[in-house]
Amino acid sequence: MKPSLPKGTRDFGPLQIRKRNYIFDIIRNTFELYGYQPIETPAMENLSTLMGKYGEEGDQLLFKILNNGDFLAKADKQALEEGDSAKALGSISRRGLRYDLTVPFARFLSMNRNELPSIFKRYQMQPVWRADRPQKGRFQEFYQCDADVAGSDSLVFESELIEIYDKVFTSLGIKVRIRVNHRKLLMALAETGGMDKNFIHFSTALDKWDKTGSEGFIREMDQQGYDKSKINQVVNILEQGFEEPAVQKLLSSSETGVQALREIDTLKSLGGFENRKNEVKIDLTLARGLSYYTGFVFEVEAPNSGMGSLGGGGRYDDLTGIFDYKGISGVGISFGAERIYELMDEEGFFPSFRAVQSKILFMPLDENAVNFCQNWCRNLRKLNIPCEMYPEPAKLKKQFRYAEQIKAPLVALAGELEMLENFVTVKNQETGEQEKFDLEGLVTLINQL
RNA sequence: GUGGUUGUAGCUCAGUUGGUUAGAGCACCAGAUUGUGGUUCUGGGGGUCGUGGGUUCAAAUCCCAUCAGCCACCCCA
Repeated sequence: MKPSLPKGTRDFGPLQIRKRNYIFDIIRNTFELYGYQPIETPAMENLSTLMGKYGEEGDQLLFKILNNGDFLAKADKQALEEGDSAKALGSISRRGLRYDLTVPFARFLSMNRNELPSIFKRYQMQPVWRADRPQKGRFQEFYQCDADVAGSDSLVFESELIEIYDKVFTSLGIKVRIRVNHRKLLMALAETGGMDKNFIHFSTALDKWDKTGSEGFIREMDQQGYDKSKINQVVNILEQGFEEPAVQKLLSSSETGVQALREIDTLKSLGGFENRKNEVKIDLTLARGLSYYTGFVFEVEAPNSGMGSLGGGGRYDDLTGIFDYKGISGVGISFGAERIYELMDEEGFFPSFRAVQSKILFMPLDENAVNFCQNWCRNLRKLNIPCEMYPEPAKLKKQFRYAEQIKAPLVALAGELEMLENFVTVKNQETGEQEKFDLEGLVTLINQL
């Protein structure tokens, strides 16, 4: 049969894994540096945990798992006959693949509340699945790297998470812009324009600002039937930007606005915006579509990459409420590993990796040399030196070709002469130099590589 | 979910207005070369032309459907 992959998924070859691990290691080490603890949750969750958490569209993008056994016997016959998929769903599927890491985290937190520290800082780096149509930098299976703090509403963590973004992208060598906004600031803005009735609409319209500028926003709001002069007023504020004193004055005319401005001041005094290697700025046009954010929101993008955001996050007041665990405030960020990978690959930001770690390949020249080579390998491995041997005394052409395939920097030939005096003839694959070495000498040579 | 675009060997692609047995480069295998490869030369294996249907004496080529990839939109990482 013809081999193929499901839509939107891919294999990772050895070299890709090395590059991906390079990214994951930097992110993981940074999370650890700030005291975050690792957790993992299952690929599948109960559908009831997942459904209704990501909006109607999210429900459609959830992968559902068909029940095992004779699932049709237990299916809702009426719904099947009517062809009503949504109605039949509950009777044929009770599990789904995780859609993000935040909801599983909230579930985990609620279930383990008594075992966890009062402030729980966790990170999680696992694949998630969405039945989205694939395109550039978008897959149906992709990794997210999340760090969240649950159980504290201190803005210290906002400051810390911005710092983590800054540090990780600096380590990766990607120049980014970290945009920050506050949901309450947006709320205040919507109020001044009389658009607070449907705040979700307001924020999704604002999300288009990035792509289409003011145009998309104006069009969307116009379609909602808002007053043209009010729309223009809001656009005017957005265009002037947060740093404009007049804008801040205007935003402070409402209670929510004052709250937001106070929090921004606090975040500033906590050093949230200072000493950063990347640009960190308050951007009034940053909305973040997901509606559960209630405080600060973040988004990271690489200017001129055409890539979309490399990560995002924010504060949500009631992270675990849906799981009957009330009053837990959370704030978190997420790194989009796939996009970071693609960007770094395109820009050539990765250091060079070798797929195989072996420092040396032993090549037996006759049948007796096979054991001899094996022993040399064992000795090197005792010293934690990665090495391997060609398994049979094949033609040298063949053995050399293999050495090239695994990009071994050294090869060691062993035949009658070598076995007699217990040495190997080592050839440096790059320079072509060839010399005899005993074990000790070989170890020193390898350590000098 | 909507629109555009592509699909020929493991990879990158050529294939004329429809016309013999569908080609090239790279890769792979063997030999020239029995303790020194990467160059060169010779030979070799490998293709239901994405899949299914239709038009035709004849389809990789034209038509329809379908699947998959890519790109844009919606949304998102």
